[in-house]
Formats: sequence, C-alpha cells, structure tokens
Amino acid sequence: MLDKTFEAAAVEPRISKAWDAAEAFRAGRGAAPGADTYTIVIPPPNVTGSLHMGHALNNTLQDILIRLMRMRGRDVLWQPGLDHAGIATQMVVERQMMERQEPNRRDIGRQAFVEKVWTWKAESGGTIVNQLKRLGASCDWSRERFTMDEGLSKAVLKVFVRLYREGLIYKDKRLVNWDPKLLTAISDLEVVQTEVKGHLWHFRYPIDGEVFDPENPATFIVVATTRPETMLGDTAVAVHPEDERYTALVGRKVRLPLVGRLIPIVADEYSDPEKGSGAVKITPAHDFNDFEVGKRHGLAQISVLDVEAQVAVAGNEDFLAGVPASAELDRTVADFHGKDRFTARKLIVARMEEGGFLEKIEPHTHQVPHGDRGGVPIEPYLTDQWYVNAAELAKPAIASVREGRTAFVPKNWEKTYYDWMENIQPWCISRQLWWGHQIPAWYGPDGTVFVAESEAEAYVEAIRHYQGSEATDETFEVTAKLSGIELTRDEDVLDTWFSSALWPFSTLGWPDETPELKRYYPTNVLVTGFDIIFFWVARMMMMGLHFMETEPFSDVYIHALVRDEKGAKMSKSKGNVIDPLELIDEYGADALRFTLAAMAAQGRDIKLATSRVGGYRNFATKLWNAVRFAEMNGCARDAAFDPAAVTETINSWIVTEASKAAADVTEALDAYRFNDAAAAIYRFVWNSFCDWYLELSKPILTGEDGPAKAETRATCAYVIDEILKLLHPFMPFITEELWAATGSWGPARENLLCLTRWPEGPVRASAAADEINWLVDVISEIRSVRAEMGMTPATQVPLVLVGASEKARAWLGTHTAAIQRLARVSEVLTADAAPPQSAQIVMADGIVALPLAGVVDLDAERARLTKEEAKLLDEIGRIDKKLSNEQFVARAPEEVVEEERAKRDGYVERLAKVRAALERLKGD
RNA sequence: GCGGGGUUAGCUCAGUGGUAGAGCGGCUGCUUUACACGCAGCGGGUCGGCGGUUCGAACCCGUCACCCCGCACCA
Repeated sequence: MLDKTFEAAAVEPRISKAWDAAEAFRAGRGAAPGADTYTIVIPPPNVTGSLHMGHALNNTLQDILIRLMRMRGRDVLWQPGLDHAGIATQMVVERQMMERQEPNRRDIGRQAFVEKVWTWKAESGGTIVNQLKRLGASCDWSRERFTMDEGLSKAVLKVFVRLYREGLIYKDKRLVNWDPKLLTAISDLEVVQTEVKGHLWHFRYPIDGEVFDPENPATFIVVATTRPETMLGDTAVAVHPEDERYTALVGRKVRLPLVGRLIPIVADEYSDPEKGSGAVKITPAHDFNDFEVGKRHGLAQISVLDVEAQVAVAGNEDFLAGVPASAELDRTVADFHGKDRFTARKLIVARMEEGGFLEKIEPHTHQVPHGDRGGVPIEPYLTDQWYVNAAELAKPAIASVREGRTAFVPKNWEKTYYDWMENIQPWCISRQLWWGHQIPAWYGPDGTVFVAESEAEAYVEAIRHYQGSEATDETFEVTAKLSGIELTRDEDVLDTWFSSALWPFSTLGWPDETPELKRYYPTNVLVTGFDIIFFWVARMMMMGLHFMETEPFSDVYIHALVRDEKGAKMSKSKGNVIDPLELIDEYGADALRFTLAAMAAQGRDIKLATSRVGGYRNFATKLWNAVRFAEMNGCARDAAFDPAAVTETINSWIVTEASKAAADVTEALDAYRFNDAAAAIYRFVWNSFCDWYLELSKPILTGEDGPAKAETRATCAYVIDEILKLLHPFMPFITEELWAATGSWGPARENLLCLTRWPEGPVRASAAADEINWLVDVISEIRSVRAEMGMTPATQVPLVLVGASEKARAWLGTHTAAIQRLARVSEVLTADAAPPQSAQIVMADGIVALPLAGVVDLDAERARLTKEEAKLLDEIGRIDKKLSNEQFVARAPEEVVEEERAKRDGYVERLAKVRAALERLKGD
C-alpha cells in the first residue's frame, strides 16, 4: 500500500539512481527505428555557478521538451556541459588563495596558477551539475563537456586561426573598456551602466594670447566635465560649428591649466550647445566620443593613466611632448603622479580652484559604466587587443532570421536581435587573464605576429618569413634553434564567450567529422533568457553559420526572467533571492518544476510567489492519493483493456476526456505554451479525474463484482497510466515512482516511464458527455441549495424528479447510487408534481424537488427562488436588448445570433418553472 | 532619446472579438473509509483613465497616466 503522502525527499534520489542505472538519458535511448533527431544543447552554465531560479526555469523547460520528444520516440540528445568563465573563475581561485594566505598568482606564476584552477575545478567546480540532476534534468550526462576540454580547445584554436587567415580576426589599437581592478579588457556586453551622483565641474581654460583674468570672460573659455582627472590628457576644446558664442574662437588656442600644453579650439558637431557650457574638453585617450573627435581633427592621444587607473605623467613622453618646462608643470607631475584617479580628481579640482580656473560646481547625476564582474568604473583605455569583425559575421546571421531559417519564440524578440546585430561593434576577444584559451599568436623578435594552431606551426611560418626556408614539424625545434629565431606567445586569453559561441558544434566533436556531429547538428531549439540573446544566441548563430554553414538551431525559445514577487530582479545584493534548492527541499523538484512551467507564459516575466509552489506540491499529493485509491480498490491494469470498447457511461466519458487532455497538452507543448500545457493536465487530473470520475466510480467499485466493476477498475488503471505519461515531462519523479508502483499490482512494466510512448492519436468520440454534464449539474445544484438552506451534511432528504424527460429519468436510474452518495440524498423518486414544502431546483430538463418540510425555512427558499427569478429576468432583458438591435441580427454571424436565441429560450423556460415553483410555495 | 513589455479578484498570475478564470489567501460547514497537502459551499473584479473601430471590446486602434526591462547618450 502506498504511503499517505508522497515523500519527495526520499523518492527523488532513488528515482535518479534508477534513471542513471538504466542509462535512460543517453543519446538515442527510446528512439523509434528511423526516428528523426531532436537535439538541444544546454546553454552552458558557469563552472563557478550554482543553481539559481533562472537556471531552474531554463532547464525545466528544456527538460519538458526533451522528455516529451524522447517519449514520442525521437532520437533525442540533450547535450550538457559547463563553460570555464574566465574572469569569474580566476577571481574565485584568487580569493581562495588570499583567504588561505597563500602567495598570489603573480608570485607563483602562470603555469602554477592555471594548475591551481584545474585543481579547484576538480574539487569544487561544477556543483551546478549535481543541482541540475536534482532538478531532474535528463541530459546525456555521459557526454558532459567543458569549454576548456581538449576537444573544445582544439575547436577554439581552429576557429581563431581560420578567422585570422580570413581577415575576420585582427589586432588593433583602440579604446577598450578597461577594468582597472581586474586589469583586463572586457567587451561592451560586460559593462553595466550604474547611476552615480557626481558633479559637473566648470573649468576656465585661458585663451592663448589673452591675459587670464578670472573676472573677464573674454580671456577664457569654460568647459564642463564630470572627470577632472582626465584634463591632464586634453588635446583640444570642441565647440559646435554653429554656436555663435564661440565661432570667433575657433582656430585659436587655449593653454591647458596646470600643464601648459597649448591646445586648439576646434569646431565639431559632437559638441552640443545645450549641454554644459557648450564647449567640451577633448581627451581622445580617455573617452570614446573624444577618441572619434580626435581622429577627425588629427589630435594627439595622450594617455595619462596606467593600467590601475593611477595618474602616470612622470616620464610620460606623450604627456610632456611640446609642453614648455615650468615650475607649475613640475608641481603637477609631483602632486599627481601615482595618485589613484579619484584622489587625483580631488587634487586637481583643488589646484584649479587655487589658480582661479574653477568657475562652478554643479551636482550631477549620471550613468557611469562599471565592469559587471569587478564592480568598479571601467576606464576607456588605449591598448592593443584582438578583435572579431562581428559586423561581417552578423550578415548571414541576420539573414537567417529574416528568411525564417531560425525563428524566435515569441517573435517580438527578433526585433531586439536585429537592433543589436545591425549595429554590432567589433568584438574585443582578448582578455588579460591567465585562465582561458591562450591566444594562438606568437611574436617574432621584430614583433611580427604568427598565428597558428601550434607553436610548431608558428615556427614553421616564422622560419619561412625570416629566412625563406622550410622546416617540417618533426625538425622545427632543431631548425628553430639553429635559425636563432625566438618566438614569444601572446600572453592573453580569449573571452569565454568565444568558446561558448562554438558550443552547438564543438560539443559534438567538431572539427572532427564525428558521427554525432553529422547526426545531431543542427540542433532543434535553443532555450534561453532574453538577457543572453547577445551573449549566446547571436554569437552561436555567427559561428555556426560560418563554420557549419547551417544555422545552429531552428527555434530560439526566449523565456522569462524570474523575479521576486514584487517584480525586482533577484540579486544577492538586494537579498531577495529565492533559492530553488530550498524550494526543492521543502516541496520537491516536481512541485518547483510544475510551478515554473505553469507560470512560463510567453512574453511575460515570472514573479514567483512561493505559495504557488506549495499549491502544486498539493497537486502532486492529490495525484498520489488518487493512485492510492486505485490501489485500494483493485484497479489494476488489464492487458486486454480496449478504451474504445468501454460501455459504462462514466468510463466512456473519462476515456474521452483523457484523450482530449492528451491532445491539449501535446498541442500546447508543440507551440511552446508551457503554461497552457500545465493547466490542461492540472485541470484534467484534479477537476475531471479526481473530483468526478473517482467519486462517480465509488458506487461501482464498492458494489457487487461483475462486468461493470471489472471495466471500471481497468478504465481507472488505464486513465492513471495516461495521466502519468502526460504529467511526466512536468513531474518526472512522482510519475516515475507511481509508474513503478502501479506496475507492481498489474502486469509488469516493460520499461521506465521516461522511455514509454507518449499518448498520441485523435480525440475519442463519446456520447457520454451530455449525460455526465447533467449528472454533475444535478449534484452541484443540490449541494448548493443544501448549503444555502443551511442543511447539515448529516441531513438526508429524498429527491423527487418532476416533469423530466424519458432521457433524464433513465439517467437518474443509472446514477441513483452516485447521486445519493454525492448529494447526500436518502432516496430517489420521480413524480408529476413537486411535493408540498419542497425546495425546487429548476434544471434545463425538469425540476429537482427536495421535500423539506420541517427541515428548512421556507421563507429562505422563497427568497432564493425570487433571487433566481430576478436574475433570469435580467439575463432575458439583456438578450432582448441584443436581439432587438437590428444591426446585431444583421451583422453578427448566424451561429452567434442563434446561440443568443437558444439561450433566451432556455432562460424563458427556466423562468416559467421558477415562477411555478414560487406559486407552489405560496400554498404551503 | 530609441525600443520592448506591463497595468485583470486581497496577493501571484492565465485569458488575442460573443459581458471573466486559476493558485494562494478569506468566509461557512465537514473525523463523507484516496487525500485536512483534503472535501463541499460562498464571497470577491465598472479587466489603469479617456476616446475610437465594431452589431458586440479585457482582447483591435489612438491617447493619457503610472510601473518594469533592454539599448544608446549624458560636458
């Protein structure tokens, strides 16, 4: 006998083990002969990560699709794995070293540090994998991949070299987003804008040739800035060409305070007359816009900060070039050199004030770019970095979506994709880190770069380049030594997303021509959150198209972000994080999964209230107890059972309803309408099967043995099987457990539920619906009236069916026992007229009278009927208004008009009966 | 500034042309032999405001208000 409740914590690990032991999730398991493939690659979670609500949702949805398709007999692969998360992982390991008071990474050197990271990965990396297993994710874990694996690294090398040779990867000196804390460049996408309350400092720059007088505006030009410390690198002041206030000054020069550099006033449309003073200082080496202005006017790029964003002016040739020596300059160098950018800011403002160059300070709130990992303001910084020509790779990726080869669901995300792809910037892929794929570029003594898949090849190329001679792979070392060439490898590593972009094919074995690659690429759908469209979707599209010449996936399902119940994004700093593992502990993985699926409506974020998880845990218990009931009543599966051949009304009805539910669930999942699918199975299980079918079957199951009882037992078991299948993608644990349990009291199961065929086929026709609807109405109405009349459940009264049709009388006969039980009725009679002092329930087909003499307050019954009369008059009035509108009759579809007429007829008929019932009560 | 989304029951949310539903919560009753993580019943919404299209609008269009999210920029 099943326990009274489902103990998720006890059952889930056992079921997981059973799946593992059966290798149930290996690619192709359960596939029908000759089946099409169905592939999903997991968006690789970060190796340092642990399961958060976003992962829980993302993987629940993927698992639902995967389990569905596996049950439908497709050749399924769900490819799992992790990415190496360059910056995050390096930070984690460095923090650990610091906590253990070990020497830092620079002390131990690159090789030792990388070894430490691998050790860390082996010990504590990838905890998320086990957490995904707890969620029930049916990935082919035997194929788990890591972006730093040998095979995937090989793919990275191949891709880098090929793109380089095609001119799509290049090295360039430009401004990058520099993180002065982590000491690396980062890409645009890794920068977040944060609102900062700062100041706008207005500085007076003296005009060359005038005697500076703070009191005389004709002797200076005012520029406003939020970043005073960059003024040391100013190389111009820009004004708008049509700004009349300044036209006379264009072409003249100003002398940069504190430094003494003579810099031009240029006319450039970048300058906005509305902002600040209308004149803007230009620092090409420290601002992206200024960089462009500088290029237009041939200005020098003077970097005045070092990698840690400290002022670096002493011995800085660019800074000193053309600047006359002066005591003031010496003081500037002495005061500021080596100072942090924020310290320097204060000092510079003080010095400007001292010299009379500070006009005013305004409070100013603005968005300041911060590194998303390091959390400090990024510094636009002039360095050499490697770039991918993303604009070129984006072209075919845009076309794929435009031409429908890859479709976004919901469709409106296409716009976001286009907007980004059409304005895409060069992708900076080099990172000044140690953990990651080291860039396969070697430099010769004169700085010539040799990009190759291995050091050996690089030497071959170098020897060819420098000496025009050939070397073979076997002898290159010798040759290299003899040639005296020494190559130095580029220190930098690649952006983690560079390797993630190859994920849909690198995990399948590319660049080798593996059978898996041939079979499972392209994949069917990528399931991800919108915040990751740029990171993954776009880049996977670009790389997939370039190297495989086929889109990596045909659908991109973009799901919601999970927020807290107030709608705020969950974050550790806000402390509003709901931990999915805690929910699993408390309610079970099935309940969490079902909640997420039920709330995953398209195009809307999920505001998660934990109370809902509790509600769906109750749903699991409900199902559990329904099966327990079946067990207690001997509802064992019957191998010879044919759902098409049942004769009992309730059996025929539930078999039809089950087929409808199957069709609804399947249709919804095929359209990625997870919430509709969840709602359909929920309604069927609870409101059809448990509330009505099981209740109606009780008289039969507790009655005498015979064909009706046997059929009902078999039907009940059959429907439970159908339910377990339909619910399995959503609630894999409890359904697998019940599949095994029900297998123990009927014919043995041939297979695990996860490898069992999904219910397919058309909705079964049945004539039983009218009869069951009638029955449900009768019972519901009686219950309602009883409650309204204040009758206790213990009070039993007879039921008298008055003026009913042949059909209704027959139905009454069939279901007497059920009505007695569910409506608490002592006996069931028919009559031509209602007995005196009855409550009279007006049905479409006759009156159900409950003789209540002495049991109930007749005034209350009169009031009830009067209320109903008023309501009916209301309805009739409303319909009359509609029907008397000529436009409605003329223009509305025929069937709608007919429907209204039929409704009216029904109401009129009821009204007559209600009035008759009232009349009868008058006599009592 | 550009773009996307939202505003429906006390709360969290479904519902894309025929006068509204779920879960949770509330109220009343129930030791009805599957389930109190339950059963039965009840209450609760002028579907953000205004205007338009339509025979008919929660739904389509316009507009206003408020909220959220991207992107860009900010001297």
